[in-house]
Amino acid sequence: MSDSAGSSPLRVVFMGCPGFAVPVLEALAASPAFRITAVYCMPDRPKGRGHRETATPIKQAAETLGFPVRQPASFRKDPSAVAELRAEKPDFLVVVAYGLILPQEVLDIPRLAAVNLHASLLPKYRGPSPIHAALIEGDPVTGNTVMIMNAKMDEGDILATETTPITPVDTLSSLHDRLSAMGAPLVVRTLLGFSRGEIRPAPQNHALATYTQKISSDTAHLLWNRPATALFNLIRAMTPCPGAWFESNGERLKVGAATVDESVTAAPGTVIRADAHGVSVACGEGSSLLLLKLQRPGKSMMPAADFLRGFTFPASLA
RNA sequence: CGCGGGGUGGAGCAGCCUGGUAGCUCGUCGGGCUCAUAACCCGAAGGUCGGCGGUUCAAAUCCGUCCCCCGCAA
Repeated sequence: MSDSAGSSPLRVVFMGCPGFAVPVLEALAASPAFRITAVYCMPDRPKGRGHRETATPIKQAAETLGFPVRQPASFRKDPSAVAELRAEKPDFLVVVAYGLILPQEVLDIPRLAAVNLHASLLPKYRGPSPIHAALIEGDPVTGNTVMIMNAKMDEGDILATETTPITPVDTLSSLHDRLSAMGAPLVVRTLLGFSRGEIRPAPQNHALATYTQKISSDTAHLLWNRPATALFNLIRAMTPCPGAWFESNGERLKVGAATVDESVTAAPGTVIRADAHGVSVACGEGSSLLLLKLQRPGKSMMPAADFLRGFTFPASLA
């Protein structure tokens, strides 16, 4: 970093939206090698309970750091937004979970490269939910990839990768935060290395590509005929948001934590036992799952022991 | 003004509609039983029923208002 002193900082335009991108923005802002000239994020939308208009995490962070914020609804349909971006004369475009598709015309604007951080080991898990996917699949390891963007989704040449093991205690929350924290310095290092010509882009092996889909509450539905291990992974992937769930007496109950329990012979959905240790439910392939934290609609998530004080389980959830 | 649930001893709930002695399960403390126990029996402590205002002889309960928590949908 000291050898960049003297030369003028690289001009960076940052594009991102959710909390995952914030550490990257902050790391770039903290580095003297870069000068962020503008921050782009999605337009404010009515969100949450009461549909209040909410600034995105990146907008809040950018305003705190004192960067100008732009929120075009589209580049494809808005030539003035493209012109405005071009006027920044950026060396780098840094894109992290932006949410807008960038046409080639935009990707061609930066002098050096349009660079993207993606939270998977590409070409695995291209698309909108790479962190969820790694957990759902029960992968032992995942990571971050920094690539040069092209017009196709997550298919650009790779500049850098890093890995992190996925442990049984990891949830979406912990893995998200870890990958975000790791990714920030990775992006900084990679941009510096690339700007000095020390990094050569490597094409992805497209034959190995897999794709993820947007997570919905249907994705988070626990189906008892599936093996307990799969449900265990799904629960971790959906924690805390949107939360894995099943139905009982017409109520949607969320599961906040669970472990794989003993082998059983009962039909999937059978409630084996429900006590202070948890609620054991028979699953597919002779497995069972011990539910440790549960939540009723309108109530808060609580340990099974507390939950059971005000709730009686039916003999079967099937 | 998106729809909806909830705030009752330390925990989780019932009671509210049809105002009138603060209830249940658990925990805590004391005692008993037992080789022993997270088991069982007996007893006790602990609550301005989210805040404020109103109606009433009387409000956890009815009316108004505010604060906080949460589910759905976006």
